[in-house]
Amino acid sequence: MEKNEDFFQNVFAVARLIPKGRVTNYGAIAKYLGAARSSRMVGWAMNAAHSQKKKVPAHRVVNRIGMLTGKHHFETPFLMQELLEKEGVKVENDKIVNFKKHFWDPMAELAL
DNA sequence: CAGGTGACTGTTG
DNA sequence: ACAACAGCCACCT
Repeated sequence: MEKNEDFFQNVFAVARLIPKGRVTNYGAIAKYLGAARSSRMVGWAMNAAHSQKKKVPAHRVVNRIGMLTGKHHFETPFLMQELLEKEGVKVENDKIVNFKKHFWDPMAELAL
């Protein structure tokens, strides 16, 4: 019943836990939630993040290559890059520079 | 009810 | 190294 909503809330919770200046990918969140094969669902959940009462740093969530694939879903396509750059994350050609360096893994930071 | 889509990822050519 | 194909699951038409 509330399972689905719980999954969404779970994704939002992890997204809010992402430290400033850090980014992660959908697969990492999905895996942390036990749905490693549902990386797409994480993106779908982010789509609902806009509707959430609490703000969700969806701009800190990108695909595995660090590309701002979801920027089109923000209020404005440049908002995502603006926020990332403001947090110290350099973005070029819709891709995060040194993505590996800014990568934040919930499994490594939250688990254990 | 069936088909198509998508803020993805991993494997193969 | 890059390009293309397939697997995956929830939501929409």
